[in-house]
Amino acid sequence: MRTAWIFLPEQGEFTTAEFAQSQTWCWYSQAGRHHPGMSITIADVAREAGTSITTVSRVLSDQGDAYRISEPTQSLVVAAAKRLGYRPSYHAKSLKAGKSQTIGLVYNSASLAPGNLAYSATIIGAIDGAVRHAGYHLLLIADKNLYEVLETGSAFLTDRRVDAVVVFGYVLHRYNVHKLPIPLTTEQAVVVVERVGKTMFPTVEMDPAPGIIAGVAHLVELGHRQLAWVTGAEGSERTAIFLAACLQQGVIGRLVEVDLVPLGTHPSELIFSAARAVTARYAELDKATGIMCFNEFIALGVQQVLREHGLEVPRDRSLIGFDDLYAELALPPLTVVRFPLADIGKRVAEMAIAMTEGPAAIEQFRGRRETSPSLLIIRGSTGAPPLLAVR
Amino acid sequence: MRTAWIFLPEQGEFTTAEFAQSQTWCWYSQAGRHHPGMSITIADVAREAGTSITTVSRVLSDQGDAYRISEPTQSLVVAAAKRLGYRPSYHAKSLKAGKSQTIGLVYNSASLAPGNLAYSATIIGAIDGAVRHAGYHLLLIADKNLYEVLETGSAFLTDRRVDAVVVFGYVLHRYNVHKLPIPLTTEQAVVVVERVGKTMFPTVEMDPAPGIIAGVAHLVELGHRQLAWVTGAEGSERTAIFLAACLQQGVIGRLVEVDLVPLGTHPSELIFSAARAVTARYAELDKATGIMCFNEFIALGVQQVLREHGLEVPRDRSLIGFDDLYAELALPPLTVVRFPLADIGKRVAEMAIAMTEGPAAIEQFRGRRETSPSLLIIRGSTGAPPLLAVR
DNA sequence: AATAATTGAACAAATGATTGTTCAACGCTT
DNA sequence: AAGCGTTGAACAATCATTTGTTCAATTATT
Repeated sequence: MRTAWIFLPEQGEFTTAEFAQSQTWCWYSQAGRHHPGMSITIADVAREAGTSITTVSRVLSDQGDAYRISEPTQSLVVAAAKRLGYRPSYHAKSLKAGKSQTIGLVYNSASLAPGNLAYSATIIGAIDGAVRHAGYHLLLIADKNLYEVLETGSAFLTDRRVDAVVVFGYVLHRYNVHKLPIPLTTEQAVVVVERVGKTMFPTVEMDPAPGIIAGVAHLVELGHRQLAWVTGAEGSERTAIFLAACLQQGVIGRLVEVDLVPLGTHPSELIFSAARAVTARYAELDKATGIMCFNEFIALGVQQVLREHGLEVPRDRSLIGFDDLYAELALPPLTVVRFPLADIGKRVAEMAIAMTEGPAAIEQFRGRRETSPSLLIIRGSTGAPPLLAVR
Repeated sequence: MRTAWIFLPEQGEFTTAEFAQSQTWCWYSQAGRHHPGMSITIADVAREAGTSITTVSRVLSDQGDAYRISEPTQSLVVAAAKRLGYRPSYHAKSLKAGKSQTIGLVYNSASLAPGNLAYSATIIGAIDGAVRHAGYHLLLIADKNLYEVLETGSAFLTDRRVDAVVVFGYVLHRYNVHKLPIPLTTEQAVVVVERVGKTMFPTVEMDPAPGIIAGVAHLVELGHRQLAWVTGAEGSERTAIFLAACLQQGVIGRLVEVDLVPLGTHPSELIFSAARAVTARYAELDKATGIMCFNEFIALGVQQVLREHGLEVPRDRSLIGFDDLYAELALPPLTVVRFPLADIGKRVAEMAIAMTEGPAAIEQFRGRRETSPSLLIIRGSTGAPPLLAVR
């Protein structure tokens, strides 16, 4: 199985000299040449500028003005630092300051499953962005292999003197607290994301109610009088909200609980499984013209089944999904209820960073539970019901 | 839009006292209480054990035996450290050692697009695992918002005195080197992953040839005489390999270049777009009984189109995809050519860590390009061609 | 002109750990 | 009993910063 006989020209050719030249702007990077004594320190800058270390530090970190460093000296130091490509050592800084400028993010492997990955990536990305914006950075601890994390994760976060910890993807009630890969107490700077059970930790919870209620109202307004809620076994809370909303609006709301056995964790598989499960319960779906679903995958499965029955969305049926990762790109784009993931991530980051300030700040957040309301995003999968179906 | 009127009992109830009790095992964590002087240092241990700081350090880090610390003293120190829950400060250690035990991972936003996310997550996860196993950890720099990274990413990696840098998701030839969010030179510990153009950096490249050649051989062996390669415009290299392999095997290999305009970046969308594109070129696909595709999404799109024409896989047509993220869960599970992503990640991590040793090690890797051959994974989408089709 | 006030910048300690060197105490030989 | 080697552990310097304090030089005040 030799491959040598296949010749393929590269897309672009250039000489070593050209390459080297293209890198001349890189001279100041020190990454990878840090070995002891090899990197440029504040002392080097002081020598170059002909001042003391103190002065350099004051000019570069503090506001040099506060300590009365004269203008000429200041620009001397700045010039020297620039000339040498000086960058302060994070380690020395952290050691002195007693702050690592780091937020630990602990999340579980379930949130890394392909079906959840986009969701997790969105929220983690938002946290990362906000944290970075505030001059912090994330230290990620995933329990992908739980054993290893139990062994080292805790030590890891402690060793690095993490300023705060964000827990994501765990449902924290009595039993699950023990499953956390790191030990945490309420005296520490900890924030928990996602819908959670009873915890003592401050949390940002996601409230599905507003969006579902808005969804029902939206369908009713369009003229739908027969609604259905398609869910697997897990969705008791959202189901109750849906039924209550229908009651309040005075329309018929049917619960269609499908026997959802996902054949895998990948999006396409989840959709396929949903379609199969929905097929088995299709009779119950028949009269409803407005259909809401526990998640996107079920919604897309429903759409598939409807199409098999010759029904098109939104011409014949209106469809509302839940979550907004694949919905926008469906055909037609799916109307959904979703959580403002980016905002949530941002808020969590803010809280974590605020708790960084010390015990007083932590105490202030004790027992705090902020709620992030879900939203209804209206797209192309909802419309007026067909005339025949209006009773 | 009030939600207060909806009452939902929590899944589990327990009292605050119970909760507090369930956390008693957490006493030793220090996360979030790091503020200056608040954490337990080696000096505290020394005081507790009644020895000097030196002795504690020797017992705990070095092999205490090498410096002749008596057995009783050793156990005294160990006991004291355990009693106090001592954990060494990463910052102090890094400062002294001149090593941060950190590998920077720079990747681009394209690898975070939903269609690539599973792929990226796999390889990044593998790198993370290997790196962590060696006592290092990853510092992630994504160029999600390129501007911000250009501004701060380089400084970030330099400040933290990263021991090595792994670049992932960039095609590094002449023009793209400038797009990197951090400046790098070949004197630094840098490894590049993925198929790349000409770079001076050591790389782990992915060679698609072995798997494609094996795939063609596999189909020929099953009895197929008419093969097709379905690709978008981008796949010139893989295409050439396929055609050459067909030539060598003495079978007919057709190139079916479809006009692939993805409507989005999500897996389901990519499959949909592929199906649409393939439909337009279906005539060219007609005679082939063995079909290989540039990627998974195209393969699943082809399968969809075949089904629309009443053809089932593998009964009527054999199908081979490329990449192995969604393939296993398709129906039937897709035979694919794939790269050993986990192995690649592991190897990259090894190289990066090896280069950590210093200039000599870096020099040793200069210009090194390791190649990771693709594999053929035989699953359920390939079989003997239907009798009619055998000519 | 002598003293006080102000400016500008250096000294030195401290952060938490490592490590080469020193030094005291003990047991052994002669 | 004096000298010597060995054992066990402390001293002190070092890593790159920050920061409270000191101190010399300059300018202002009487």
